[in-house]
Order: sequence, then structure tokens, then C-alpha cells
Amino acid sequence: MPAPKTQTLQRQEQIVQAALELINDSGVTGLSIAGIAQKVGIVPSALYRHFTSKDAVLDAVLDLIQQRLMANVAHVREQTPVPLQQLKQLFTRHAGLLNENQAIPHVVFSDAVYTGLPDRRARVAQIIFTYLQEIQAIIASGRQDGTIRKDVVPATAAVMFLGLIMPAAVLWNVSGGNFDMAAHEKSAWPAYERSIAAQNPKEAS
Amino acid sequence: MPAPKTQTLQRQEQIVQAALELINDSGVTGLSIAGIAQKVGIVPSALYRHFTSKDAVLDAVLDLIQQRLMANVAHVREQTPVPLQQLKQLFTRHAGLLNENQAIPHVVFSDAVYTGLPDRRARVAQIIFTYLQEIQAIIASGRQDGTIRKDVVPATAAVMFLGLIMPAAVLWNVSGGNFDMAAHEKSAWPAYERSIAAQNPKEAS
DNA sequence: AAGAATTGTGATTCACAATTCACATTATAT
DNA sequence: ATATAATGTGAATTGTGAATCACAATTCTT
Repeated sequence: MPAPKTQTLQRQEQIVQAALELINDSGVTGLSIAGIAQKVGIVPSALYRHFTSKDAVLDAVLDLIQQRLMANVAHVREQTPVPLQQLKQLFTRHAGLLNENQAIPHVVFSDAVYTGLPDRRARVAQIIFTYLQEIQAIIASGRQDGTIRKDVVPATAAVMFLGLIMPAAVLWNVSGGNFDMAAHEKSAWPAYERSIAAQNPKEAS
Repeated sequence: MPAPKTQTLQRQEQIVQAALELINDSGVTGLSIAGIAQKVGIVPSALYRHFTSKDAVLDAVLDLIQQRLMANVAHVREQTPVPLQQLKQLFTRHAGLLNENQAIPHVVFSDAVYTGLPDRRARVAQIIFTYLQEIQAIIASGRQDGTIRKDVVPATAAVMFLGLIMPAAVLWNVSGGNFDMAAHEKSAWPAYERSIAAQNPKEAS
């Protein structure tokens, strides 16, 4: 029996979601038109009614990823005006996001990014750098209000912020979940804070 | 004209080297039997005289990578007995290694790691964790001799050490070399050192 | 130098996945 | 209600890349 007809807009959402899940499970390599179609409940050829190509699907996945990254930044900005607090919350949220969506590291690190259209690499770069700039902005504003040391280089500190999570995510990934992410979070944040905060309230060694 | 006969041992080295270069250029996806064969100067089917499968080639590449990582650790241990110095040198060397061999991040992040034999994931995990343990050991010894703060958790600090370089390497990769790695190195190390060193000789804010 | 082992070659097979297309069915517009 | 657009379907096409095999050329052993 044929799948019920559904508007392209909804189908596109379903397809992107299915693609994301597929990548979560088996990486970009595991992303196939047939796989997506099956998850959505249509036949492979039907997919071409809603996307012109597999590449177009991947691009849409990139859109979704960027959206989620930015949503986290916006969220912590609403939560608190204190830069260090924003960073700490973003740290937790970012770790959670990568944890639930391993597709994100998979896509970012995928060499489909490099092999595919030359634009794609630039696209991924733009996503990361934009995210990085937001972090940088938070750090800069902390420097302004004196809660972050003046000798901290925002660009460097922002990259290090990513470095707080990225290797942990990789370890979690590669070990099949056999890595204590919670412990790392608990212990890494104070260390990072110590390296950028202007002064620790009564906690000299 | 046929390629000159060459002993399997040498051919294996050539093949692994060619595979590494191929991955450097176009990721694990770009790794093909045909591609390797062409680089080596033999015909695709000839490759099967020296490796049983493409997977076997990938495994050999993993061997090579592990070897190079460990060589760096051994090297800095010979250079100086001071843990913080060892870390600093390893930092530079590790960054250089990833820079010259983008194959390393490519392979580690590749979903060929996840898609392939189930062993492979474990294999990669073992490589990274072993490397991590060496770093951890250096940090622990610094804690012993008092040059590194007692409240530093070696495991966490080791992961953060990786985080000093991993995101930078990704940025370098994704931006097509348009990221100032040297500047990052120069600025990131002091920040890291500040977060783990026992005391900075006369440099309070 | 004869025979065995090693290495190289080209043709071929096999599986797999993206894409296209002619046709069927359902929704939408007038 | 009827024409037109939108969506779904199965079959067929195409490309790709790994792996196998029978045979040729070379090297090694004795």
C-alpha cells in the first residue's frame, strides 16, 4: 500500500530527521537514500520529490545542526547575564547536545565534508567559526566587566572551550560510551574557569 | 610493462605509506584499492598479494599512527625530565604531527571506524587511551615532584591537553589552512600551564 | 639449470547505491 | 466535477569499487 501523500514541507522535516538519526547510528557512511526512505516510510525514488539529491539532504542536516548550536547560545544568554555563568551553562548544554546527537561530530569530522562539493567544507567552517565567535563574544564581555582576566586572549580561550568537550566526546564515542563524561564535566570546568577567571573567591592554594 | 617484483615487506610499507597519503588528501572515503595501487605503481589486484583486504590495510595504517604517537612521547621523555617541559614539547610535537598528517584526525574521526569490523572501534579507543595514559603519567609525575598543583585531576588534565590541539586541528582542517595555528599554540600553552602549574614564578595579576 | 615459490597482470564477477523515468494515485484549484 | 499539480511506486539504468581467478613473469632454492 502506498504511503499517504504528505506535503513536501513535512516530508522534508521527516527526511532530515531520519537522516540525522541514521548518521547518529552509523555515521555519514551509513547515510543512504534507501535507509532514509525506509525510516520515513516511503520508497527511495519518492525521496526525490522532496530533495534533488543526497547532497541536498546533507545540506539540510547541516542547517539543522547549525540551528541547534545557535539555539544553545541563545538559551544561555537568556538564562543569565553573567559571562562565566553563560559559559558554564553552555559547556553543559553543548556536551549534552553532542552526546545525544553524535551525528554532529560525525558530520563535522566526516570526510564527506571534504570529498563532496567544495562548498561543503566552507559551509562547515562557517558554522564552526560562527559558533566560536559567539563564545568569543561571551569571553570578551567577561573581560569587559572584569570577571575574566585581561591577559586572556578571547580567540584562544574560545578554542580551548571547544577543547573542553571535543576530546571528551570523541572518547565517549570511540569507547562505546565507556567514558565517564559526567566526571569529566565536573572536573574540567573548574580547571578551565581557573585558567580564565579574574579571581577565585577565597581559593588560593 | 609490469612493475618490478618487490618483496612483500617493502611493498607493505609502500602500500601503507600510499594509503596514509591518500587519506591525508581525501579522507578515508578517498582510500581505494585502485588509488593505492596507482600510487605504488602496481595494478589493483596485485595489492592482494600483500594484504588480504582493504580492512587489513587500514589496520596497518592504524599501527603506523600509533607508532608515531608513541614515538613523540618517547622523544620528549628523552629530551627533559621536567614534566611541564615534557608536556610543552609534546604539545608542539603533537600539533605538528596532526598538521603534517591530517590522516590521523581523518582516521580517528572516520566512521569507517564505526562501520567496519566491530574490533576497529575498540582498536582506535585503545590507541587513544594508551596515548592519554602516557600524558596522564607525565602529569602525575609532575604532581609528585610538586611542579603541578595537587588539586589537578590527571585524567581530566590529560583530556584537556588533547583539547588544546584537537579543536585547533579541526579548525585548520575545515578552514583549508586558514587558521593561525602558530598563534594558537603560542597563546594556548600559557593558559593551560596556568591552569595546572603549581605556581607561576612572579606573575600574579 | 629445473622446479617451486613469489609477485604481477587483465578480465571478470559481485554487491551496492544513486538516480531517472513512465505510470498510478491522490489532492487542489477553478 | 474536472483538469491540473503534487506525491508515490516499481523497474531499469548507471557508476563504483572490492575481491577473485587463471595465467604470465620473475626470483629463489638446490
